[in-house]
Amino acid sequence: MDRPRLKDVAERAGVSLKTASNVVNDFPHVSDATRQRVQEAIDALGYRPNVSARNLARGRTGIIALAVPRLDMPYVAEMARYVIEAADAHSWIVLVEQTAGRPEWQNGAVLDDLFRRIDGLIYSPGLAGESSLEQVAADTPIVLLGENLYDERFDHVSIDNVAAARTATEHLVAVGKRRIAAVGVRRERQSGTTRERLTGYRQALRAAGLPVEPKLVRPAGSFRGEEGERAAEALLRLPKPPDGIFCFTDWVALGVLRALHNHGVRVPEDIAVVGFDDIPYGRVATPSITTIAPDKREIARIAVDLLAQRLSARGRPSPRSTLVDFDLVVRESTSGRTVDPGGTARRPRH
Amino acid sequence: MDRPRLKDVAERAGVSLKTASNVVNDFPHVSDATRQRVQEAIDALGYRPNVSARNLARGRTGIIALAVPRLDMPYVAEMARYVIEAADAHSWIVLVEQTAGRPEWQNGAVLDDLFRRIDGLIYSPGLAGESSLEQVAADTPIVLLGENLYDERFDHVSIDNVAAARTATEHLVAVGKRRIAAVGVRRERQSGTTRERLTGYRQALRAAGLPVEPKLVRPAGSFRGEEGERAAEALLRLPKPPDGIFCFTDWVALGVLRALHNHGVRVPEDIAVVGFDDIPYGRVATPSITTIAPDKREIARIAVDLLAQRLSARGRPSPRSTLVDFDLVVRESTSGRTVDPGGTARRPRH
DNA sequence: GCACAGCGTTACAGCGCTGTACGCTGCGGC
DNA sequence: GCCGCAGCGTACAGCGCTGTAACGCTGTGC
Repeated sequence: MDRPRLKDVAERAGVSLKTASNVVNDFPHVSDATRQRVQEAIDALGYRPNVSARNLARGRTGIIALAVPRLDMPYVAEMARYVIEAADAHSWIVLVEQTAGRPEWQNGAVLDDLFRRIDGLIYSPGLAGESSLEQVAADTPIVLLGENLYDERFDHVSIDNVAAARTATEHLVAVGKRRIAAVGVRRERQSGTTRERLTGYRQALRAAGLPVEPKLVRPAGSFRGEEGERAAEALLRLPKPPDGIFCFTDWVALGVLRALHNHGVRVPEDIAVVGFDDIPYGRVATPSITTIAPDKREIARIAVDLLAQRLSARGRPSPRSTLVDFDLVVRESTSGRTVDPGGTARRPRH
Repeated sequence: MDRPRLKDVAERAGVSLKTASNVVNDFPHVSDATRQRVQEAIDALGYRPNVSARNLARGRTGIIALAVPRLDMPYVAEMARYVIEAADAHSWIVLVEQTAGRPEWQNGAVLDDLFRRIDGLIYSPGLAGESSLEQVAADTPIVLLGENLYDERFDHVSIDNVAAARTATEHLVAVGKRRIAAVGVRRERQSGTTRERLTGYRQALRAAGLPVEPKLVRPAGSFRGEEGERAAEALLRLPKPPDGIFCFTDWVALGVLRALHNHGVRVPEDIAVVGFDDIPYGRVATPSITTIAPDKREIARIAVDLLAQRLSARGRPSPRSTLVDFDLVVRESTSGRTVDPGGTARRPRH
């Protein structure tokens, strides 16, 4: 037996095609009695809408793109996971675009191509350079994740990086550290996220009456482990090395831990380490990493909802920026003790 | 200006709709002259096919599903990355389905739903229990990744797990280890992959003239770090602990390293460790993990190609099983030295 | 009692493309 | 010189659904 079409449902229920369609889509102007009759026909036949046909008729594609640097970065994979789940609730399929090392993403034509195939874009610039989104965003909604390049021109979701960095640094102060380094600023470009985290770091130091020493602020622009390793080596060579390190990502923190281990430095006794992102590896690292854990599921949900709203909205609402919760998760790299991996110390926002 | 339709191309080139279509699809029965004229019209107008319309007309969905336990497992994320890239070459979009903790995946109705929306499925059972694929696979092609449940009923791509496990174990022998443990067999179910790796492990021991001691074979069924930790603890409590540990996944190896570290065991001097999968973290772990690195990109490519072949094939070809290359990547957990992360020691197959 | 409002429903015309069946042209063979 | 056969190209009918406009019917207000 062939798959039932809407026509079959309509015939069985004794109504027109369009009425059956209205029931399927939960549209108004259908009496309860009719609605129920159609619903019974749907159930009896096991009818499911044909997505291609619907998309064609509606002028939609049923696809949203998630543009990320690369899917095999743990933070990104986790975000992708949640975006997929959230998109599913809107019957959207997620086209994951990996932008790292693809200069064509700077190319208007390629972007234009992409935009013809999607209903919306969730763009997580990450380390990628700026691409020319405004050229193509004519009528396709875009939501930015994390960094807010394009100052306020698009919808935007992130955590409060300043507050999070402050929280992380305060925690190092709270466990008794006085010379606290920051690793992860970008050399080449003063990116938004990096600058914000640096600001939070400075705020916390000042609030604690500690000096801000430029020598304790090290770059690790690509956010890779190797860079963290190098930064930590440099810090250890200082006449007065730090006793705490705030890393702008967990990935960098892993590299820092490697270097500290290689030099026989005890963590957290000699130097305590805090990371950022709460990637899965931070939990099994040796020692496990205290970190800032953004509410990734919530970020994804809001991002997808913003797309949906913009798509159903008349006209062009002005861009909205949303801040999402984060947690400080205390683990061995600052406490020395094995802690419940989900353990939460603070929830400063929202 | 509206987006050009195929009709516009046809008119501009002075040919029929179908001829234009034939050019777009690179179909036969078009003279070179006509083809060129149409192509010029396409370029001039910047025409791109409307995917929804094409799919509707062709009876395809343009979507293949990749079913994995969870996307935020590093091995899985990497595979997803490559599957997406490979699918792109066939103009497919990848719908990532996360099966972990979703009992509805055992439910025929839900699967049936999924199968109506996709052209094919790449299924990586991972830790998930068996689901009832054969019920729904009526006409949708399926490729299995890794484990070959459903003995030979579907196309299948994996590495030679026996050979890989043998290689890993031989390496431990080669660096002078004599009491080699295996961590990662599944308790509950004798899964294919686990059994194969165990077989390879035993083969290597026998070939080296070493005894196979049941006490040195420890379960870590969920493949999680915590289980590796527990398994390592148990091994250390033995009257005669091992001097080498072969872990069935890198994730487990990370847990093992944690436990060894906590007990002051030197790696690799006291105990050398080999993992499996070559996840990104293995490279930054302390010490970095020697591992079996499957050619994931190739696995993905073949899987997608198998789907494509089956889709264009007449009738139902009998299932094919493909073995893909792997490498042994030697790192600190067996060599003690920092090694070029891409370093390759052996390539035993193909 | 009649007009009219408004709800529930219907008919119809596409959305943009592809597969099928067929028609046309020009060439070579008998 | 006619027929047959490739080789190209075309017309047409959908694929399955949704938006629009218009319809008929019931109930309300004066």
